Order: sequence, then C-alpha cells, then structure tokens
Amino acid sequence: MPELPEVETVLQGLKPHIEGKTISKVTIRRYDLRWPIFKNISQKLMGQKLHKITRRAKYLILHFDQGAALLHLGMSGQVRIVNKTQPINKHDHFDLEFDANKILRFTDPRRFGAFLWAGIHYKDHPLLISLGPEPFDKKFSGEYLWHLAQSRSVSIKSFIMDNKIVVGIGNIYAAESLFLSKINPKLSVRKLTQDRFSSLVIAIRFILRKAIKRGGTTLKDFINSEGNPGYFSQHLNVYGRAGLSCYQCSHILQMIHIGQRSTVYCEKCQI
DNA sequence: CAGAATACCTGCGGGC
DNA sequence: TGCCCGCAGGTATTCT
Repeated sequence: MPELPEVETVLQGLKPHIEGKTISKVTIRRYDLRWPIFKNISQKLMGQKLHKITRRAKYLILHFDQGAALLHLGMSGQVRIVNKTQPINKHDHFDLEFDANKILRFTDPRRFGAFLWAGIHYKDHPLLISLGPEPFDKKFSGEYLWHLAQSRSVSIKSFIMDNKIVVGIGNIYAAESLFLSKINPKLSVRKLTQDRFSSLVIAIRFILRKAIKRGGTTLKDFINSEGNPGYFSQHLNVYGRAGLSCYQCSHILQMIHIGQRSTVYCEKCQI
C-alpha cells in the first residue's frame, strides 16, 4: 500500500546499501508480475554497476551502466536488503544480488508491482512519459491546477489522484489533504477558486512532507525490518475513520464512494 | 477526447 | 471450523 512517502522512504533506505555496487547474480522466481519481467533480465543485469537510484512518481529508477530499470511496488510490494541466510518466503519474487553479500529482495503478494528494463531512453518509457509534475516541483501550484481544471468536470478528489495532473497522491493522502484544506471531495474542479487550489497544494505538501519525515525514522532498521513504515500509525484525520467524530468539530465523519474508491470526509468542515 | 468502469491479485475480516 | 463475500489499494486498459 505504498504511496509516495513510502516509496521515498524505501529509496532512502536502499541508497546507502547498494548504490555504487555491481550485480553479481539475479534470481527470478516469478516472472508474472503486473507485466512480465523481461526473460533475459538476468543476463542483461549481470556485471552492471548500479550507479544510483532515483524516484519518479511511485517508480524507483535503478540507473545501471547500460540503462535504467523501473521498479514499482504496486499495492503490496516491498523491497528489503537481506543476506544469504534469509529464508525465501512465498511471495519473494526476485533477488538482485550485489557484492558484499547484499541482496535486494522483492516481495509482493498481489503481484501488482513491476520490474521493467527501460534502457538508456528510460525517460521516454510509456509509463513515465505522460506523468504530471511531482508534488514538490515548483510547477505544481494553485495556478497550475486551476488552469487545468477549467477543461475538466471531475471531482476534486479524482482530479488530484490523476497521475497526469500530479503524481504520488493515492487514496489516503487525497482524503487527508482535502480535509486539511477544508475542501469537499465531491466538489467539481471547475467550482474551485485559485486560492482554494493554492491551499490544497500547501496541504498536500504538508501531509507528504510529514509522512516522509515519519518514514525516515524507520530507516536504520531497513535491513531487517518487516517493511512497516509506520503508515497507519501516523495521525490520520479522516482516512479509516468513517463513523467516528471529526477531530475539528465532532461531527460524524461520512463515508462515500468517488470513482470506486472509498472516501471519508467531514460534511461540516469540508465545503 | 473525457470520464467511468473494469481488470489485475491476494489476504483478511465479517457474517453465517 | 469453514466457506463465501466484500474490500483494500495503484493504475493501465477497455468501454461509453
């Protein structure tokens, strides 16, 4: 269930362990993830140095000598650095082994995750090419959102969860940022003023920054952690609180569905 | 083209 | 105890 803060946490956890190291072995146990893993990925990666790891949206980008590989955690994906003594569990789908006995192990029960070779021109990969700006990109502003909104008719919640508008905002942080900025998630984007969009942008950045900071506290345990970045333990105002009372006004929080996704909000605070 | 619905997959909790 | 059902979540793909 990773959203952007979780992916960022994973990135920061991986970096110190494997950046600058060379692949010595690749073991694929299941090729059928969201998309099939390239059949010759093992040969391809063998002996290549991993120069750095970066992130774009919720994709981790592994930069090798001959190009980049994309790693997406889907909804249940997890990566850890393990050593050879770690037993293989049911959903451990592949290992990237580096020298010094450091193994990147990918685990994903639902197999919505992906591991794709994207080559030198990875920036043109179809999965990346039409993504909107990062939430922390200066381009992402109230003005930017307002302009795009004028030709759309979706709800504000669907709008901010659309990757072409802005990346990295999933169901949880969409609900939370709308609560913080006091916007009703059902509201049509065309009814929002630029000022309200600006508040939303601030709320989104605030929430994400807070979550990333929180995730960072688990980094030191990265090697042996069970991969719980403290996601649900953080203070959520509305997500998962349907039927409970609003922390702001005590009104009972409502659960509705927007675009097939459960949405919790306060009908008193969010107008 | 925009928007809505569907599909992918597994584990878990609730109801019976 | 066991079974069936609904739900969760990211996002590409298919349908209207």
